[in-house]
Amino acid sequence: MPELPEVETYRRFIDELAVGQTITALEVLDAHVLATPPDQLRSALAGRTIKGTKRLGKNCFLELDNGQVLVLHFGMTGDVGAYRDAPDAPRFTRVALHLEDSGLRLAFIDPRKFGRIRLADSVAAYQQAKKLGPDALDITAAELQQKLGRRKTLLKPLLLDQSITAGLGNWIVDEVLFQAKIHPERLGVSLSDKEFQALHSAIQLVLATAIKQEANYRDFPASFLIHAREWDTSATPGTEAHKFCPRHPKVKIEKYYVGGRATYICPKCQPAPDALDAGAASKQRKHARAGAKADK
DNA sequence: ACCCATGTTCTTTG
DNA sequence: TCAAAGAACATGGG
Repeated sequence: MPELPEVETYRRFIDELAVGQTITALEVLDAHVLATPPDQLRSALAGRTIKGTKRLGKNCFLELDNGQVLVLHFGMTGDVGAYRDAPDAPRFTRVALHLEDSGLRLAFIDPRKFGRIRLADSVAAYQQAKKLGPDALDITAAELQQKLGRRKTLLKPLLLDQSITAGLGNWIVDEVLFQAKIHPERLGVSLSDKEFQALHSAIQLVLATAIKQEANYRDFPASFLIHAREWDTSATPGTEAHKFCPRHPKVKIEKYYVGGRATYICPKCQPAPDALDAGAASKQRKHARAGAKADK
């Protein structure tokens, strides 16, 4: 579940495990997750010492003693782990770094193999190459407003766009919009100054909370929408209360799709966009329909 | 057996 | 050029 808080948790793990250690070998169990050719990666890593770690959005970086960085992106199902002997490798370990002093191996675990490992010349170079915006923990309310305030696009896809701000993923955006009491289908251009402030505060609140709990969702406050997501209720069957808004015990959380992504909202807390903004969108749909009829 | 899924990137369509 | 929708990726789990 690697969105920003998970990746920050992974980074801290790696920081404790690997900083100061020298890489003795790169073990490739499945080359699919390598975005840099295996041979090139091996020669670049062997004998290098890990000087520190960094994170930008959902990306984690291991800083090498020659200035280069090893970039880890965890896709949808990536994780990290540590083990000593080969038979103890966690299930779905795809790549492992052998560490000299501790004799441990740092595992890159990824069942679905959407994750990637690559070499880059610096964090900044990678950020530029991938067109990543400022980290979601660093972006200011003013920057957010400047980037979104003229966009006639649905708010949810905008917040998921890593080039606007990096680190927000599907559940976090839902949580942020719920906390900010803004509907995911509002257009960027329709938000008031006050709403941008609320949006920014909500991003800070959700990320800080998630990082504090090391991204263990079930430890999040009861005021969070996340408890309404199916993967929570499925773990505790029959808990119907989870399906209701934390602020309105009688209002059911609605699930539907926005920009192709599963989206959860409280219809009372997050009123649907009206004529002022996404009226434009519904008008467009009407025109399209009328046009289609006229064509026949 | 079928459907869903936390992310990214490309293609298609309007 | 922009915006939206869909597909593709690879695979496990409900």
